[in-house]
Amino acid sequence: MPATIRDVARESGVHISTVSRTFSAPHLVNAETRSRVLACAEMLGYRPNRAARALITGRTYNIGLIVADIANPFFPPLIKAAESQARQRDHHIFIADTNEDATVEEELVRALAKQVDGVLLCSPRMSNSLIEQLSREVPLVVVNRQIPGLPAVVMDVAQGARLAVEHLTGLGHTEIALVAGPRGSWTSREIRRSAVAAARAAGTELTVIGPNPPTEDGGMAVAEQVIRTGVTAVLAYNDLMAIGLIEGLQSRDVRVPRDVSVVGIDDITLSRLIRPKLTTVATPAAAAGRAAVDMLLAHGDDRRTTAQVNLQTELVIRDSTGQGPGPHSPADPGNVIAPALDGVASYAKE
Amino acid sequence: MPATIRDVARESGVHISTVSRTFSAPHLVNAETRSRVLACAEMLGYRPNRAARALITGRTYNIGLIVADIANPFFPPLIKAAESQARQRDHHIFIADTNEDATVEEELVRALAKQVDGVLLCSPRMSNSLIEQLSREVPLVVVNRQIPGLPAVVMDVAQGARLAVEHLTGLGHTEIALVAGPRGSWTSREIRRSAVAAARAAGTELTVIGPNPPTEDGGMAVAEQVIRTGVTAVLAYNDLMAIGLIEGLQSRDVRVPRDVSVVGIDDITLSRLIRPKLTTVATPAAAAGRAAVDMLLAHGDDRRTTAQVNLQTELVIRDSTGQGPGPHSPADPGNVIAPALDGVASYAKE
DNA sequence: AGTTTCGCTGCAAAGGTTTGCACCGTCGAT
DNA sequence: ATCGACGGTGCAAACCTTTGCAGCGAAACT
Repeated sequence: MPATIRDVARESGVHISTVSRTFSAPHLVNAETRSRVLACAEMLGYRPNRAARALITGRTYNIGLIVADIANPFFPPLIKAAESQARQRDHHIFIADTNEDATVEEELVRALAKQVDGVLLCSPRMSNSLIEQLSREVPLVVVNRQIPGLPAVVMDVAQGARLAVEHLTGLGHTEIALVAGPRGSWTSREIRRSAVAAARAAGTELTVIGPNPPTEDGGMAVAEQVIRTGVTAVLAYNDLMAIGLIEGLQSRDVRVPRDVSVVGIDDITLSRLIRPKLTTVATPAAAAGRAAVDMLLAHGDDRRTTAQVNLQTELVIRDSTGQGPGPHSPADPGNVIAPALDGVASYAKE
Repeated sequence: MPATIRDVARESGVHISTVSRTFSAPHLVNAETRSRVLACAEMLGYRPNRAARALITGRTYNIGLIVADIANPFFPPLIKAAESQARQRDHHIFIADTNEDATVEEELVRALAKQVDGVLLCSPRMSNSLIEQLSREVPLVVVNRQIPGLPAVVMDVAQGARLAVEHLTGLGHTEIALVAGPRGSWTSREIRRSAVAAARAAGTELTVIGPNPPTEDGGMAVAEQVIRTGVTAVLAYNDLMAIGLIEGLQSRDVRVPRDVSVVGIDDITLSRLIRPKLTTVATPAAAAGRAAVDMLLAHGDDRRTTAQVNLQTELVIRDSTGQGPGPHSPADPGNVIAPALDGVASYAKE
């Protein structure tokens, strides 16, 4: 039986509206009254009931953040950045995990809907139409997906995939595999589209393997298949899969990068810790988290907007990629420096 | 302007209470009426407002879960298990991250308090007295901490630390360092207490280094100090620190396990992926997550309880530990099989 | 025929808060 | 002396839902 506003009003001999104002509009109440009310509130351990407040104001000062899989190290930096950004704007973040399941995702958005001011949908697996429908129930910002009319922050993973393929072809690889991500992933489609185009431009063969679960196990599971295709280089949907794949290859006595080169995407911490250190496409997860919160808070109620933030990616070359059988392209500087991170930089500065 | 219960009532020509019952007690309303109401609700896109419902019933069907750091791979399995357990009981989990900051922790509990039916406090950094005070505002279940009168699930990390030290002394190590965790961590104190006792029992020297931030960087930062103490074996507060420490040692040309043995605690996925594979104490994180949810949901409103769940730990011997300078204990079987996981097993079965 | 039972529905209070409006007294200006 | 402005406070409606109670008609009893 926690103390309510009424208890405080009774105790301090004022009307409940005065107590209310003491907390939500202190300048409207006499300094003396205010301190008396505060004293009583403190004594009774009173805390305003946020749910009741939200009922009236329509503002909860909460933000929902839905991710496909917390265990994927790609997400924590994004989450942390979103949290600290939200905290600066006096909001709290509630995280929920969908287990890569579109049904759970929908359910979570609905559950969250009335308890938050908006939802950040990270790497959603739902259909566009369903997302559009949900956006009518609660303000949405979509991360890593483009949906007409919805605010979005996307990472330019197409550019990253292109850089990765060019890096591989530059090293003389002529047969490359793409290990795709999960069905329903916009990112996976983007990567595929871009990788195919880049491969064609370089005149090399690219075989697509997938869809696959975007986990270490998912990568490990395709090792056999990768070997059978006879490719000498692989681009994986994410670092986790790349790492799993390397494990799988090594356990079958295929050496990386000597026999097969592997490049991942995300640049998770782990990619610097495993051996060989992973060549990968760095995605600006923290910047994305900050940007998403900003977008949500920016246009309060005008739901439909065409605003989009596009974040650059960069290729980080480490030790999991090496010479291929073909001619070594003289155009490849051997130690590519990626383009400057415009989008990132502007956010990183804050 | 989402549809409310009133809109549905008007549209279907019944009283709002009938609409309410259609959703919360369907058997009380005529089948025909019910289907008409449902049809209207569907048409208008009506969803019951959970916040308003909670105001009356006092039940939100939400559970708060507060962790020190989502980026620590120790937590995701715990979180995932808690989520799936909660989902089975028709509840949702809201996660929040404190960044290892006791102040943020308190704030988050308060923010969550009125929007959830209870909070799972994982590895809290607050003082006991503050936690007790908060437990009067919202039902709490504490994980990895023992506080008189509060329901708790703890991992028997003392046992794990003892096994680890015995393992090291058995290998002939006579000078061991303990790299402690963060200030305010109950787990860190337990480990220390137990490790000191075990070392004393084996007649070996144990020097404590810390407190330290429980991260990879934290481990890396003490490498120099570890080398200076001249020990040949180290027990780290968690795997992340152990891994950071190994990196730090290797970069200073100290080989693991040849020059220094390292054992971690937690058995995160990563510990199998790095080289050398990490010897570590496995903690039943998933079981803890399930147990915590169960405890919270079990005793609905009788806040104060002495119920505690104690989960066993086990030592997993891999490649980061090796012979020390002293005599190799014949008592050490060389490949310790840990005790059966009673506590875990009973939960794992479900 | 009268009474009880039963299934269904409406009524209204309750839950904790915010907020536009009205009111009161005082002070400064005219 | 009168008026307006203003700081401070109280009043009551509103937000959306649940739920105990009462009422209604009809069926099933005695």
